[in-house]
Amino acid sequence: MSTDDERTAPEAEATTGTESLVSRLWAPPTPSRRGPRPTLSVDRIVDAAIELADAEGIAAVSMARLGKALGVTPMALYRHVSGKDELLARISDTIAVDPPTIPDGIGWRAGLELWMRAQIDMVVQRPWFLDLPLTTVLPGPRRLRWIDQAFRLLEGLPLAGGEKLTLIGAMAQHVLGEARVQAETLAADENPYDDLEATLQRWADPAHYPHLFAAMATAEEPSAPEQDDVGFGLQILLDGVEAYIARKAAERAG
Amino acid sequence: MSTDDERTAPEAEATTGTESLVSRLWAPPTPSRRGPRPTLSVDRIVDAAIELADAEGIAAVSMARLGKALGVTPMALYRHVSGKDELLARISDTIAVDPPTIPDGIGWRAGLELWMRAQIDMVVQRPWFLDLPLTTVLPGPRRLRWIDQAFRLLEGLPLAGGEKLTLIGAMAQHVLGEARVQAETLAADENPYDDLEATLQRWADPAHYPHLFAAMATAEEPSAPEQDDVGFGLQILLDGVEAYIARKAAERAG
DNA sequence: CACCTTCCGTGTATACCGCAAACAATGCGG
DNA sequence: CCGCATTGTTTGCGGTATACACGGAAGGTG
Repeated sequence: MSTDDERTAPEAEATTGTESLVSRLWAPPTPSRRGPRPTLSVDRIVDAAIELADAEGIAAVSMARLGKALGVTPMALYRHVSGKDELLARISDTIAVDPPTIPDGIGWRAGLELWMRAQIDMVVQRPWFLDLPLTTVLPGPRRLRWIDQAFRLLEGLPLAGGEKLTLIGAMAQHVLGEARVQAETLAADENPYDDLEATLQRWADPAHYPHLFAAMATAEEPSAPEQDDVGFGLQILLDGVEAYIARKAAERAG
Repeated sequence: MSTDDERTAPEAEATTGTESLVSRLWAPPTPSRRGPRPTLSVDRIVDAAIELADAEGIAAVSMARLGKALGVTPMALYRHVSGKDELLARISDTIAVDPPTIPDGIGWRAGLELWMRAQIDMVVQRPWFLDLPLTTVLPGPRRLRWIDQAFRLLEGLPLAGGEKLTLIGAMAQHVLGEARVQAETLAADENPYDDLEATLQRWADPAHYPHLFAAMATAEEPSAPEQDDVGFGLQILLDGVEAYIARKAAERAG
């Protein structure tokens, strides 16, 4: 077990920016043997950063603020994290807590709905996640557990691996949008499309947006389904998946 | 001294940050009558910013760089734009060029597919759009024309106005994800999920991600559909819409 | 014409930000 | 015990957005 001691650290492979970031998320921490006892650790840093973001939003997470919160010089953080990008990537992977346990016999459709709802809840509890640059939301160890579970839910369906991955991506994307609407609705006074109508009435020329104004003129029937029901968008997407599966199954049979 | 000289500018209505941003996008420009001839204008600024972003990405668009590009002091820009947020919002609305003309009898499904594909093309031509903070992507005059057209395509369908808006939002969201995949594929060497497999083989413990590894082990059949086919995700979503419409129509009939 | 008001772009300054590099202190491995 | 790897610190650079005071430009009004 001592033949390749030093293999643990990632080699200098002239990696592209993004790829090296991903591999840094996966590389196991190398315990140091010499030198003073570290007062810091990657985990402590990331946890403090998340705490800070929870309290004041992601904009408050700067190296200076974070260092102060940890009672340490800003530059000390760079001993454990290659830069702010890695910090943000680690944050966004770390807040992807373990996926919920989804029972086995529940069926792919109900399972995926739970899967999506759980993710929406995650984002709603941490709205600042939506303010993270998307380039820092990368497949790390925690996030991949969600993807693994999604693959489990899709197991046995007549879909190619690539198709499944595409579907999972589409669902993850949808979750993002749904979570945004949800988060903005909860925060109130912030949803641009809620105030859209008022803004339009004030400024926009109906002649330029005839169909939009026509749709607005159609008063919402009281029997209309709940406007902010998360499930609506989910059902649309799941219906699409179901239709595709049915078509695929028919092809196989035919 | 007159009582309402200043009425042309939007009132100080204690608006929330976002709402005032939206209304600034819509407020008509007030032509100035006195003072030196302006060498700048909002349009000139925004156009120069877009040109800069096209050449070097959105990160290159700073007030300093932009001022230099326009042969002007950075602070001069603030005469025409309230801050960087408004600049970015104007940029993101301005690059939403006119939607394509979609023939009338084409049907909602084919129409929406064209609508989505056109948006994907827009983003692929301006990949830096994906790097804009999403809080600056607001419903401005140009972007609303797309929404107006989407409402036109949905006209006559048995859906409430709110449902249509939700659907349009879902499609716009999907377009974003699809465009991201497309843009990253074109840029190559940047798609984190392409290198994901290699990274996993190197670092990840198969026992932790059993279903993921199982799916990877299933060799892609050569007859599998094109992996990066934009249409795949679109069809899923449109199938979902179609299923919902069918269900709704059945409810009405029943 | 002269004056005044209004508006433009400039110059200067502040308060941040991420991060590169040289440094003293620390404590294990030889 | 010595050497050296590793820690957090110090200093400082170049970048960002933007607040504020200013002088000059030019139309409106006398």
